[in-house]
Parts: sequence; structure tokens; C-alpha cells
Amino acid sequence: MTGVGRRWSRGRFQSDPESLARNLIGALLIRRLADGMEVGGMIVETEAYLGVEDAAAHSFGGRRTDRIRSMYAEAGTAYVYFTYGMHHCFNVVCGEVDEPVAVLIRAIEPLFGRDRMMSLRMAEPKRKHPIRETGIASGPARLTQALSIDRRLDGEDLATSSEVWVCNTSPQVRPKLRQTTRIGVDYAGAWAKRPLRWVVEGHPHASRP
DNA sequence: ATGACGATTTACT
DNA sequence: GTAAATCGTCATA
Repeated sequence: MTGVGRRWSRGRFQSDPESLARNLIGALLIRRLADGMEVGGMIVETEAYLGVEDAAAHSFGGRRTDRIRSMYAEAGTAYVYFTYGMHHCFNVVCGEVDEPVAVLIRAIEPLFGRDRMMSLRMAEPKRKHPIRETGIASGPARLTQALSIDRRLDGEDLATSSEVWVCNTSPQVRPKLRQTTRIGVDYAGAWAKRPLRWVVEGHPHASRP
């Protein structure tokens, strides 16, 4: 039985993206909804985006635009972007201020407010088929749907926010990790082949093995 | 002003 | 396996 530990403070986010991606696995992502209900679960899949050198990163080449402004903020800042005309993805900024590196949270195992998260996922009007138990937050855009995260949370400070934050589990979970290439970045040439994705070995709530 | 493109998901063949 | 959905963002003009 795992309980909720203490919130991650600034220092826990101040590292390189590869270390943070690894360290976030097993931690809890918690979201406080507008009505005060808290939902969330254990992070089981992450990806590191290495900044100006990384052809798969939005900040590649030192690009500075309104959309990615948050990537240049201090560690612990949320970077939420909108993509494919319909989806949001949630990242945790790390590194130093002005160093645009971040970790994409790709999946959580729902642990708190499971029914509420399922409802948020079902809310999509055109949905035809039901959602599998393991499909509640098993993907970056599924996760933001389940946690009601959109661009309004872009720039939120996870170290102090009352809307979204990261906690340790107690006792700390030490899942067996598998490292693979990142998903959906085939356009990035050699950078697409770098093993910058971490996933809990065989976890049913991961977006894929 | 215009056109191309997604750090995805879903449904369908 | 393939393709549609759907629009903010970005580079180019």
C-alpha cells in the first residue's frame, strides 16, 4: 500500500532532463480540479527533450516563441502545449533558467479519482467505443484529458501551485525501468534514435511497451 | 496572407 | 495495418 508523500520542491526538478525523466517514474502527479477534487496517479512513462541541440524538441535551434516561452522558465514550471488541432501535452521544465529542456509526461497509472478521470475522458462528444481500464491516462493527450489539463496551466509552478504538483510515494516505489526511443518524433533524424523514453517494464498503463 | 505541419488519438479496413 | 479529425503555430512571402 502506497501513500502520498511530500510535494516535490524546486530542487527536485533542477537537473538534466534525462535524470528527471528517470526520477519522475514512480512519483505521483496530482491535479486539483476546479471543484476541489484531487485526481492523479503514478507516473509510468516519460520522455526527455534535450533543448537546443535536440531536433525533436520544440526549442531546437534556440527557437524562442510565445508557445514555448515556458520552456525557458525555471525548473518545476509546467510547459503545456496544444497540438494536432485537438490535443494537449504536459511537460515539466528542468535545467537552468533560459535552458529550454523539459520532460514530457506520457502516462500515469490512475490511483486517485479514477471515476472522475474516466468521466473527463468520456466527455469527448464523438466517442463511440468505451474506454479500457488501462486507457484512462496511457498517452500524453489521454493524460491531459483525464486530468483536465490545457494551456491555462502553461507556466504553472509545480513547486508552489495549488492546481498541479508532483509528490513522492511513501514508501518510494522502485519500478523496473525500460529505456526506448521516443514516440512520434520520426522527423528528428538521428535524434529519433536516441533512447530518451523511460517506461515501467511491462506496465499495463503505459502507452505502449 | 498563406500553407504546411504536428512530442496524438480514434475509428475503420 | 491506414486514415481522418482539426487548428494553433511557425516559416515564408
